[in-house]
Amino acid sequence: MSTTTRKQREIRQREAYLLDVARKMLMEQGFAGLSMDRLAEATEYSKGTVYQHFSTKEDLVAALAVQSIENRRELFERALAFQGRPRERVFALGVADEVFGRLHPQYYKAEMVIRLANLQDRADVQRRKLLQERDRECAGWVREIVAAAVAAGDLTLGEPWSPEGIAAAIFAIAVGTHLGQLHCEPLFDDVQALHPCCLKRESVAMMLDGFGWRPLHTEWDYDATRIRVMESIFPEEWRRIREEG
Amino acid sequence: MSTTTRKQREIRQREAYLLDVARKMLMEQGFAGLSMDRLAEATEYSKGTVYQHFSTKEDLVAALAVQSIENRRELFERALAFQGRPRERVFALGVADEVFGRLHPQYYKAEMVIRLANLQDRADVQRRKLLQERDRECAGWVREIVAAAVAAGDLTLGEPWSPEGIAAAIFAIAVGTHLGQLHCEPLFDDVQALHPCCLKRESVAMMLDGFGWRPLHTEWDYDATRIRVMESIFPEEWRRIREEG
DNA sequence: ACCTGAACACCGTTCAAGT
DNA sequence: ACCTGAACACCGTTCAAGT
Repeated sequence: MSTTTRKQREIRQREAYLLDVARKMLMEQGFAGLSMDRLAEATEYSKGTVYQHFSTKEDLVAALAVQSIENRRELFERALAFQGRPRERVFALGVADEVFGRLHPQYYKAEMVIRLANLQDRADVQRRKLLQERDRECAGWVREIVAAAVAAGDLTLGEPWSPEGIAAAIFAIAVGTHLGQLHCEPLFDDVQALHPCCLKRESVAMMLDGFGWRPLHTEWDYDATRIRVMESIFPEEWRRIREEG
Repeated sequence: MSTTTRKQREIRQREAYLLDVARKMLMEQGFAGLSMDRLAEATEYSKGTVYQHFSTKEDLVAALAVQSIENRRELFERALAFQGRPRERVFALGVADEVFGRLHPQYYKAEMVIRLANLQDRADVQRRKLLQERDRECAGWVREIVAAAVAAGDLTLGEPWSPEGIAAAIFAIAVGTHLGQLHCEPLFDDVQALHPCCLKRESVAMMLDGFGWRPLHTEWDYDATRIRVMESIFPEEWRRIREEG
């Protein structure tokens, strides 16, 4: 019994180690630069052992994406505890996303890689399901807050909008902004360009203003809300962000 | 002289043919399913000949992306001729993007694949430069219209926004929406979800309303503008879109 | 029960030989 | 001058043999 537990713990540690090294490879040399061969060599495990953890190269990348989304989901769940008007509460989820993006900028990449193309088809069914469930959970939270805003009278939906539609629009801005950040060559050589995190936050703010979601950004000090979210929900993470610049 | 021309024409035709087959492979089986081996076999050319056109597998995908962006650039350029107030003119560019998305839904995928990861590093310098130039050209057009709106008094920029920032935000929505469309599993199982093209158009409309860019969507019949753009700039494409559903 | 690494098939890339 | 396909190195994946 005790041995089983120790063994299981070892296996989990080994998997975490494999994923750490794999993520580094993916970051440095892209999907092509990540190879099961080199992963086995770099970690000093045999190929067979690597294949016991990940049935496929695509499954390995999916596992990286799962780590990423579970990490973000946890931050989202914590941000959900923030009390305030609905628009402050979506804003708090935005802050959680900002914390995630600043703390683990590399994690996004694995997610993007696996979401594209038909990579998913070759990943394990279980891991794919996990990925989808976590995704929908986060999306569901945003949708519920939108619905709460409608119920509270802070937001009136015009044609053709639904809470799902608004949630999807918010996610589109988040994903699109992060993808723009990955560009090797910037679209504009203007130095004035906003930091991606600000760009995302402000773009969403403008869109929600367009929906007429009260309180508008002109009626409320959302900078202060951001500080309150950081201090009350993410004090430790905030310290690390400020230290690392 | 005449032979050179014929030869060159043949080479260009061969390249177009190779790209057609390659795109089909990329669509059907993803990046992994596209192989230089199978491309040579399927087109009945030798590997050496394929490598005379594309120095690298990544370069081949980059060439697909170049086709895609040149295609869109041309539609954008035509939409630029639309006369109207600045906000109608960005709207016309949005219609061009819609036409592109509906007519060549597969083209987007090659673009996404090449833009991600470090694929670009292994593509030819020339093709990378081409890709970047076209990108910046389209982005520049949007930025100029934003600047024109500011000059005309239709739009007032608050902190921390610049014409570049607004253009970047618009592109983020476009890219993010298209990426959401590629998801195998939708975020919401609600059938009410908007068609991606509508979602993109309406999201941008809401954001521009948030900026207070006149005329607001409540002050102007943009559906009518859409019809006018379609009829005056893209009559042929519009017919095809309606025929294909 | 778990781990290993040789073995196989396939792919990206090159280049000497052929036309 | 252009095209070919054998040759090479590397990679994904499997599995018989070892502990």
